[in-house]
Amino acid sequence: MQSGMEWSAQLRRGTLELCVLGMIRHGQVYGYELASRLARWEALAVSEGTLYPLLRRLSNEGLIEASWQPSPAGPVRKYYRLRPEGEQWLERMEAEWHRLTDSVAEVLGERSE
Amino acid sequence: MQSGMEWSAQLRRGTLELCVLGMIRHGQVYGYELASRLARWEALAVSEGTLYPLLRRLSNEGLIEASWQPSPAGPVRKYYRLRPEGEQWLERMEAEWHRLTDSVAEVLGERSE
DNA sequence: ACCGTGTACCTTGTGCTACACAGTAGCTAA
DNA sequence: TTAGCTACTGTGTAGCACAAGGTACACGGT
Repeated sequence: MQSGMEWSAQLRRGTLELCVLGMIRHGQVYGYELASRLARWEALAVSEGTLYPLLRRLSNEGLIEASWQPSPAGPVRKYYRLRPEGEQWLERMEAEWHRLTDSVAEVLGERSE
Repeated sequence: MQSGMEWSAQLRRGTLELCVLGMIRHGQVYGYELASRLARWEALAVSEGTLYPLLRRLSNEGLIEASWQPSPAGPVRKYYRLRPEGEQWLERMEAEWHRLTDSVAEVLGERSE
């Protein structure tokens, strides 16, 4: 067993939650679609076994809500929609995310004082 | 016990490693100093119980190396210095970090297509 | 019509690992 | 002694990877 999960997997922590909420914000989407959209960016690609438990957790926390809707071609789809609580939470997350990235940028581009 | 570690704690994952290496790059520093410097940014503040195990891990992986040096006033200090392997690793981490932040920016600022 | 295969779609369980938190301990100076 | 500086340790938490499992629809062959 190799020493260690990819470091990038650690980096992704928390980020996935932010991205999923950010994607759902623009309109309802279903799980498989989310996975496909995220896969466009190599750095954000996740397996379904990572995504679906997250969606369930967000549902349990009342940040999103799901509804079954027929598919034009294929099995029934579970569409997720952002709830007001989720919207507020998303705004706080975005603010926190920017605080973090700004701080890291300062550390990395640090002028030694 | 409250349900849930702060979300920001999840976000920090992996980030700390990047910041520590980034700080050590500019010259040798000791653990306590690192903790103090990181604490300047609220988003990056970590307890010593988080920092020291990380420093040990980075040492074991050969990315940094430590040496004891006396303090002008106080206990002996353990100074850390970046090794060549650490420098290469840091560059890869920075690239990965930028890939991630760029991707997240696209997702959040996404024009729904 | 029936059957098999592929694909879209959702679910579950186990293990790993970094971080939080709280505690321990020694050394120096006032 | 007190107080601050400095390093270390142990336990718990929680999300992500990985690897399966399972259902429903579409399509081709017969």
